[in-house]
Amino acid sequence: MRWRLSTRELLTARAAPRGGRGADTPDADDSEADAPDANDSEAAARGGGEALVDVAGRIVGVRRMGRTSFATLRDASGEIQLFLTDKVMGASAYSSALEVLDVGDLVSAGGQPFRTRSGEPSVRVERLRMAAKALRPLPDKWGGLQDPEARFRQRYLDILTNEDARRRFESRSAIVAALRAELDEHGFMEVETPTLQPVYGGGSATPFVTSYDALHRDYYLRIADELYLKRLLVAGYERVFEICKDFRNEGIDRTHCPEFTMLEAYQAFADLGGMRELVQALVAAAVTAVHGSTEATIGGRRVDFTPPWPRVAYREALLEHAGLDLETLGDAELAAAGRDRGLRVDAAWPRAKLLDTLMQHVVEPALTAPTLLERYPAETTPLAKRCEDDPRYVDRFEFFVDGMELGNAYTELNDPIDQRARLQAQASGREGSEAMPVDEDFLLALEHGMPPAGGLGLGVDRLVMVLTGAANIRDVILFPQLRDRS
RNA sequence: GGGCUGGUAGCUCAGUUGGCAGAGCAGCGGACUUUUAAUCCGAAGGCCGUGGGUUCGAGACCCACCCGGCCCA
Repeated sequence: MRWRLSTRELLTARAAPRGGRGADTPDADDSEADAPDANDSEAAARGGGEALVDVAGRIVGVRRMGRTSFATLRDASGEIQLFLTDKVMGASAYSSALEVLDVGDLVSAGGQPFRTRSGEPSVRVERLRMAAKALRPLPDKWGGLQDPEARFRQRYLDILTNEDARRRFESRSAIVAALRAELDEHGFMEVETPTLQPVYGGGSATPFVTSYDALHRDYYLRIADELYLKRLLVAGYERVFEICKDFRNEGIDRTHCPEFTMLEAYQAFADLGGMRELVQALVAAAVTAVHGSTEATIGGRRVDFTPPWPRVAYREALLEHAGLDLETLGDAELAAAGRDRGLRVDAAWPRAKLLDTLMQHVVEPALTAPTLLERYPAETTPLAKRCEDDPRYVDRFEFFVDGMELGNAYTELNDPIDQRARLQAQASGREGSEAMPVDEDFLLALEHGMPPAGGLGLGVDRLVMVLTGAANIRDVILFPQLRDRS
């Protein structure tokens, strides 16, 4: 590695930096820099104003003209030009400042705001201080950082140089804030439940296992927080939610990441209808936070998130998109239909898995507009209440945008006896690796009485993908994990 | 796990039929008092992902492996 400065120069550069910017440091965007003379920009342009400004940020461009130079300074609010000249700074200060100044350096500068002949908002620098010397160069100023691997491994450079990446993570923050605000408005209380759990549950997934030394036993990183949030319904909190990381020790692909962010919300004495309203309100708030309206153009396509969204029953969807009626067809016929479509399915599979495979490959890709898929066959969903009008189905919906599942909601099962039976059936189920252990502590809580409730899970990463037009879930996760470079 | 595809200078990328390793930007030296991707002159900068193989000769061809990307499972 070739450093930018000799050791001696580096020591000089290091001698200068001190502290950060003052509390009254204006942002680098144009309006702020003009602020001292906001009412008289002509005076500012003439350099007649007395007020001095201090700015601080990263140098992203330098244009050396001899005894005068220009530098572009960027901070979180925008960019402003520094005008450096030996007339103002003094010949020796000017030349020594320019000697150590590089693109990438963090500096603070003070001087008079003005506009150049071409109208560029600038600061006529009187003092320039090195705040942090960049020993390595920034990626190419036009091309930015393109190598996808480097963009993941050095995300700070990606964000620093690629505008789309920077805006995407700002949008993510705005989305999460909007979700919180909307839940707050609906009277939900945010809680924190264990990340490390002695028994994992609330879903069907392979957990990460870790050792809890102080308790002398293995623990699991949560695959869901559902069973703890339900304990809080037993406790008497009627509207609770948590936004947290869940961990599933499974594959990585375009829409799956082992460490992902989930929003779960539970509302006592609500049913699926309540969840339907809630999820539409949440997504509408998120879309509005990013796009200013519930109708948005995402990736060149117009998507309307304005509630109410279309609702389609599971059976009807399968009929419409695959011509299959799950009420009349047996496992063998479903498997055959799957094979006809090139799917690798086996009639010996559990019916739920057959149905799920068909839905995933045939129906879900067609659900591009925001859609609520409802009335799931009971065998696919062991934790939901059955529909009152037809016990073959359960009160559940998933919702889809762009063919991608964004979330899931149930009318939650609150009968402790039924729940125990279903959990035990699941625990002794044929797919041992995916079956979850029975959480006796959770069942004990249920036996004390959990109010009937609606529950909602929303994949935050995927929502951000949809709203920011990201093709891959890693594009919305700041620091995705990669294999070691060997 | 399978198919396709990529890894060359700090960054973005060329590299022809197998024949001296290239450009732009960044960096370095110099000129330049209002630039906006400043301009101009000059000199540098390489484990061509790794390891084998073929060949007089490999960045290129063959094999294996490592790290990515896309698609499929």
